[in-house]
Amino acid sequence: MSQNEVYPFDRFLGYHLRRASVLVMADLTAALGPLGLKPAEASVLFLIGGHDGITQADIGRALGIQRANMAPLIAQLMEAGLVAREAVDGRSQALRLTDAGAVVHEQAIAATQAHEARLFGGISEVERTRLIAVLRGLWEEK
Amino acid sequence: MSQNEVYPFDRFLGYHLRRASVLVMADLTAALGPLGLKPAEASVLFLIGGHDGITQADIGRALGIQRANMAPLIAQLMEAGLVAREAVDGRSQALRLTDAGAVVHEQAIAATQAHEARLFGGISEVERTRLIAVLRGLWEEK
DNA sequence: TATTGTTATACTCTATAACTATA
DNA sequence: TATAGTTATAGAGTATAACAATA
Repeated sequence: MSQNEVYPFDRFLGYHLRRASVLVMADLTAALGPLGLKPAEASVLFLIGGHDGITQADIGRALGIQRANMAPLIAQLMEAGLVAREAVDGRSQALRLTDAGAVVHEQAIAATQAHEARLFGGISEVERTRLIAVLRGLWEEK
Repeated sequence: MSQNEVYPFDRFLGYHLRRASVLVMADLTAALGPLGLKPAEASVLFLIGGHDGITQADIGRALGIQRANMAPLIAQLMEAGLVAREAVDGRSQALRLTDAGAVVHEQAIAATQAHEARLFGGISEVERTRLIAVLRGLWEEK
């Protein structure tokens, strides 16, 4: 049976969204692997790189990651020497990239951009912008 | 920190794809729950409903589900009385919907269509068709 | 030799609950 | 009272390996 025209999935946008997401995540995982990063770790690194002094709780809210699952994520990045933290007050910890973390951050950005170009290069800039707007509208503010 | 304009994710299509997919799947899970179905089970039911006599291996290939993971999926649908099977030859089993399965199949189609209309109703038909084409192009033939 | 279906198993991701320390 | 961070744990989804039976 051909994968094309598989009734009734052709008209289910959610199905194609899911299949595409799984493929894209697998490709991103492979692209980040050589840097010793998983997609979730890279996304945290991106956020710290772009928002110096951000806290775990902030990151969790921004990325939709539970507080409980942020702890081992940050621990891994600190153990790898990519992230350091200092107390803001008695409970919050400001996160920042170490020098090594800044290097890996740049590498991860480059790897992700290359991954995006490879997978989405065939989509026009206009279409990509519109696509992002549609997808963002689905998950934001809900 | 606002969820909007979170550098550098705004330009990463894969990120929005992932977040949208997670939200859509959670909504679909909730929509199918009252029918006693999970999304994967419903997708299998859809395929059997649309392709009478299909085998487990065929379904796995069409939906990207490992053979090893098809076994408990089919077992669950048979235990629920929604699917029956008979031997095609010594190893293949033709799958078909039972009468009860046909009823639930229709309910699941309706629930999924309502879910799609609720989440994607704001997207024009033209845009939805284009979006599906783009997403299909990402995961098919790769 | 390749394929179908199955079992066992391990790994990852994510969700919940409970706890402390602090605001 | 609410929040930050942590720990433990459970559930779901998915991947690999191996096997018996059959084509």
